[in-house]
Amino acid sequence: EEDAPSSSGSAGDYSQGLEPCGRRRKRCPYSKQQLRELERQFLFNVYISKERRVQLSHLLRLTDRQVKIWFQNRRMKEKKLKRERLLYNAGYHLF
Amino acid sequence: VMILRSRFLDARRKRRNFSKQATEGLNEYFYSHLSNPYPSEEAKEELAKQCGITVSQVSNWFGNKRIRYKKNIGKFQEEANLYAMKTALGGTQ
DNA sequence: GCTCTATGATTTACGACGCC
DNA sequence: CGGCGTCGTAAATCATAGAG
Repeated sequence: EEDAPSSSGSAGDYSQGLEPCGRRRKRCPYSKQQLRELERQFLFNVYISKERRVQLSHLLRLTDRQVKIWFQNRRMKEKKLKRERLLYNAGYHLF
Repeated sequence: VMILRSRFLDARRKRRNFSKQATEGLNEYFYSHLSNPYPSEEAKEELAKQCGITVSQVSNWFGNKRIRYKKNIGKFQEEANLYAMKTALGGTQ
């Protein structure tokens, strides 16, 4: 995958963070690079501190808000995966 | 119960389109609540049971259906009429 | 078989509401 | 009040079953 290592114009950032007025941002898929780092940080801790969040947002050329929301969404995903695993294991030994 | 288990087994293996009966059940609910196609958690559980899919799958289906319906009502007109008629005749709910 | 499109699932981005 | 939490969702996008 050709992901801009970390230069400009990466996925989903309108020049370091200002939303185009009050409108809702169009969904913009994050690059593999961004996702790798976000996942790495999530593995370290599913809740990110304000400080690390600001740091990470600059590193990845995302806004502070995008990183915050990414962690919120990621936690919801984790919860869903956990539910599915339980459901899967539940029926497994009944047979 | 073992039916549920087997569903999760091959659900992980590969996505399948839903059965005709499942899709029918979902569409019946959708078109009979067209003015507010947002099933409650309880209704989702009921549909999931009735259709033999998970609650998440019911949510996904309604999410996809609402947006796709809204984006092209014309394309679904025939289907809408079909289910409207079906519900008018033999109430299966 | 081989295209494509329809379909189910996943990913961003919020609004509503809660807690502290 | 303000900021961050979850929950449910819209909308765009992804992956590929399967109809033609």
